[in-house]
Order: sequence, then structure tokens, then C-alpha cells
Amino acid sequence: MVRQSQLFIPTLREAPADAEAISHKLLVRGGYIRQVAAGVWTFLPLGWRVHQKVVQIIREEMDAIGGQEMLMPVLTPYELWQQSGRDAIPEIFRLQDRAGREYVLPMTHEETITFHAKEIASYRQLPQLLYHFSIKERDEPRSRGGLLRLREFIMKDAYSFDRDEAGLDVAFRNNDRAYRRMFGRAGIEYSAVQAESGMMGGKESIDFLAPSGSGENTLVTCENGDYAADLEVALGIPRTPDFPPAHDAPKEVATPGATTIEALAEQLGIDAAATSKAMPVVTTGGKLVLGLVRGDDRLSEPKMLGTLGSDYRPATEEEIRGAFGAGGGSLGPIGIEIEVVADEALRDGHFVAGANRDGWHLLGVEAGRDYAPRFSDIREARDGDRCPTCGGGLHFQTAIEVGHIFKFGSRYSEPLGASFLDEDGIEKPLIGGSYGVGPARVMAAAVEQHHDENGIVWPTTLAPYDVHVLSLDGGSNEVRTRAEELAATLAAAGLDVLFDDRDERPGEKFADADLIGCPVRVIVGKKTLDDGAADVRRRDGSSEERVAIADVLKWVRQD
RNA sequence: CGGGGCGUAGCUCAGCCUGGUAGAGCGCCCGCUUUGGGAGCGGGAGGCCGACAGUUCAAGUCUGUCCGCCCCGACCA
Repeated sequence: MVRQSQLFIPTLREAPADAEAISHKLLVRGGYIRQVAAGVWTFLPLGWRVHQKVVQIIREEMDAIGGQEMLMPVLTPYELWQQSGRDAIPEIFRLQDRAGREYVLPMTHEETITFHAKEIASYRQLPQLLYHFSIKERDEPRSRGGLLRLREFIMKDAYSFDRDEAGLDVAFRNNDRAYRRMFGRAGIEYSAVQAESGMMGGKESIDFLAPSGSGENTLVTCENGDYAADLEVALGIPRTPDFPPAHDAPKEVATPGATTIEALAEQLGIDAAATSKAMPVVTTGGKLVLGLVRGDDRLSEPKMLGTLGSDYRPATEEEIRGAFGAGGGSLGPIGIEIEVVADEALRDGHFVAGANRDGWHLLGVEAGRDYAPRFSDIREARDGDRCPTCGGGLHFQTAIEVGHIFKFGSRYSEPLGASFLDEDGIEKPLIGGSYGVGPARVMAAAVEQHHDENGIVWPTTLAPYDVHVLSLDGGSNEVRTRAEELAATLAAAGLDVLFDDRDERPGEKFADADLIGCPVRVIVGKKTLDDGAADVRRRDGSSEERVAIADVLKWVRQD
């Protein structure tokens, strides 16, 4: 039992003016966290308790699948990152010591764990699953939203090593299961979706997205529950366009001043979905490519990146002039020398396209007949699309990425030289996977998903304390004593008890208790003692009643 | 890195346009009263007005540069 009068729980009546996300506001107001610099936060005692509860859940689930906890340092020799090639990532923090030796403050620990994995010499020592909780540093160009995106944060990162892909499959599935269990225990609603592995350089990967009022990802789900994906890779079946009459060959039409799809569709009196939109881009290799999507669609940058196999940028005015002989707004796929990547939605039907002549468009352009594109899914799924699995409606929700697991194979073991001798006597690279989860993001997601207008409603597994006992003594020693006895009794029974013994008025204690959000609130006051009782209430509003002091423990423990 | 916004008391903010002794509410400290949903009265503490450089008799206020923070975008295991 701890006395609130002696704790550092600086609750605030008002949220900081610049806070937008609910979790940001409530965690700051509740005295859980404080900002030190952009994207850099302190966990105050209450916040650290919650963080540690999340950590313990993760630890138990990792241990349950054979994970071995360890700890790798933050300060890491730069050479390791040179060997993996990740030294080129702009987000890494670098520094030098006084002798000029260079270090990296890691964003993850693949390099370091692989450095240790070099001690694995034989297939007899495999598989291995190692993990740690440690501070990650990322020079994010833009942090935001309280705990949603930090520049420094603690992550549980686990690494598996196996002798082959089959072994990796097993490790991957085990971690997937462990993740589902840990998020379930943390009271988080989430979807496991296929995702891009991004800068980790992986193959298969699964993202765990928790729907939230604020977040960095968009979760796309089918109303029938048979499809879930991150917007970046989500497939959607677009509606069928309302096509105008077809033509035997493209027919030129004057469209003066129509440089946007809206203007074009209006001028021609047609459905915007029956037009095509041309997006000329230049790859890092300097190659000009025309991306073509339906007029009502947006080009998906991650998909385009995947299709091109390289980063790219929009083409400049001069580059466009040179290649198309026309300016933006009148570009199309016909009569040009450059490669055309057309979205799948343009495969069937006849569309209006730019004529590559300023102020003119072409009616009835058909892929295959009039131009020969490379088809690829490069459109961003959007509201109104149908599910690719069952045709049901798709929902789009903002979400927090609370975990990400992926296979990296020999991505690190080869460059770092981590190999083992297999049963057949052949030296082979270790086959690895990484499994990351951010406890702070789990906290933020829990708050985003569980709160009301008065404050946080913690899942019981994450709450900083199980029971919040309020002494409404108004200066009465007898009431204070009885309240403290009850708090001590509950604590002796194994519950984490926060005892509000502060010399504050009732209203303030109620407000703070709601804000902090412990699952059970127990009030001892003059009124209740007259009945030899206490008022008990669950924070989620499911029950509230007056029970005899002797029965409080039983009440707390039921359901 | 582009666009926008904001830096004044612990917090939320006025004051800046039109230069002239730095303010309010909440919080904090003391006293009295009060005590079941953020009390009342009285007294009090608390400021390098983000930094630097200009303009001026005089700068929180005008000008410039820089720094910090937030939001949108770019970016992002």
C-alpha cells in the first residue's frame, strides 16, 4: 500500500495546449509522463509502473516460447553498421568518443545480436531465440503525439536463429502466437496484417495494428472479418466506372484549361473513374517512368516503390516537357517512348487519357489495344472499395503499430559473417527473424482504446494499481484510520493499493481517481462508516455499490 | 527538409496592432472557515517576457538572425 500524499503524481486539471492525441492528453494530465524534448519523454513513477506491467506481460509470453532474456548495449561500434550497410540510414544517431572512435546509437539490434551469433558454430546449437528490452534511438525527422512516435524509446526486440527456412517458419509462427497472447492480455484490440518490412530488409512480415483515435497507420478491414491489411499494401476492389460510349480508336478532344481530373470530368460530362491520371516519376537510377492510375484513384507510394524496385521522385516540369511534349494535366500513355506502369484498374474498359498535347485529351483509350503497359497494383485502396476476399465493404481506421515481426533470413548473417556448420558438413549462414514490440505504444494504444470523458479506464492487467482507496475523512482521524486499515487489508491480500490520504476535498480526489483510472475505486467516508461499509465502484462503470467493510476484498475479487 | 502556428509565472492564457513601472484564472505557501464530484475569505511567494543583435530617450511590444515546441506534408523496423 502506498500513500498518495507522499508520491510524485503530478496530475493536471488542464491538458497541455499542444496535445492532440487522447493518450497524449490523458497520460500527461494523469501524471504518467512528461516531455523533456521533442520525441523524448520521461516516464514518471505512475507511468513507469504501467510500462513495467506491459514489459512483464511481454517477458512472460516471450519466455513461454523459449525466449532467453539478455541485454545488449546502446553504444555500438560504427563498423558493425558499416558491415550490414545500414550505416546509410538517415535515422541513425552517430557519435564519436574523445579518441575519434565512431559509434551508432541503434534503432534496433540486428547487427549486435548477429555479432554475438557468430559464436554459434554448429547446427547442434540451433535454434536460438534471444531478446532484450533496451533503449532505441532514432533521429526521426518528426516525432509526434506523445508516446505515438518517439525519438528514444524502449523496445522489446527478439531475434531468432535457425539452420534453415523451415526452422525460421517455426520461430516466426511461435512469435506470432506470443504476440497475439501478449496483446490479448494487455487488453488491446488489434489486427495482425501483412506489411512491408521497410528498412529492415526482410521478407515476410506481420504488423500488429491497434485501432486508435490517433496513430500513424491506417488499418483496412473487411466488414465480414475476412480481410485486414495496412493501407500501404491493402488491396481493394474499386467500383466499376460509368463508361461513356467506346471508340474503335482513341479520339482526340479539345479540353481547354482542364488540367485536373475534376475539371476534365466535368467538361466532358463523364465519370471521373472513367479517366486516367498520369504521374511521371524518375527512379533513383534516373529512369523516367509513367505511373498511370484511374482518375479517381491515388497513386500508392509504397506500392509504386515496390513495383519499381527503387525509390523515386516526381519528374520535373522540364523532364516532362522533354519526354511528353506537353505539360502536366495533358499527359497520357500513348505515343511516348518511356515505360508505362498502369494500375490493374485500367486493364479493362476504355478511359479518357491525356493526349500529350496541351489542352487535348483522348477518348476511348484501351490498355493493350492502344498502349502496352506493365500492369501492377499501384493504387491506394480507398473508401468505397470492396473486399478482395469476399466483396464486402472495407473499413478504414487510424491505428497504432504496436508490434512488427519479420523474417530477415541471411540479411545480416551474410554480411557480418555469422555462419554455422550444418549436419552435412557444409558451412551455412544463420537464418534469422526479428520480433519487435514497443511497450510505450501498447500503453498509448490501451489509453486510446479505453478512456472516457473523465480519464483513463485501464485494462486490469495494465493499471498502475489494482485498487484506489479514497479516504474522505474531512479531517476525521477515525475515518482516516478505518480507510487506512481497509487499504492495508487489501494490500495484505496481494492487491496493489493506492491510498489517497491527501488532505484534499472529495471532488478533487474523485476527479484524480477517474483521471488516473485504476480499475476499482473504494471510498471510505463518514457516510459509509455509519453503515460500517465502503462504497465500491469499477472504473469501467460496470458496477457500483455500498458493501460492508469486511466484504470489500471479496467484492474486488469477484468477476 | 517544405508549409503553417506558437514561445510571457508550475499549467492555461491575456498584453504586442498603436513602444512608456509585467497581468488574469488555476496551481503553490500561511491563516481561518469548509469537507461525498476540482470550495470560500484574507494574506503571500513566484518572471532574463526563448536567445542574440538592431532601431529608439525608452522594447514583452518594432526589425533581423538563431534556437525551441506543436500541427500538416515528405519521411518512417
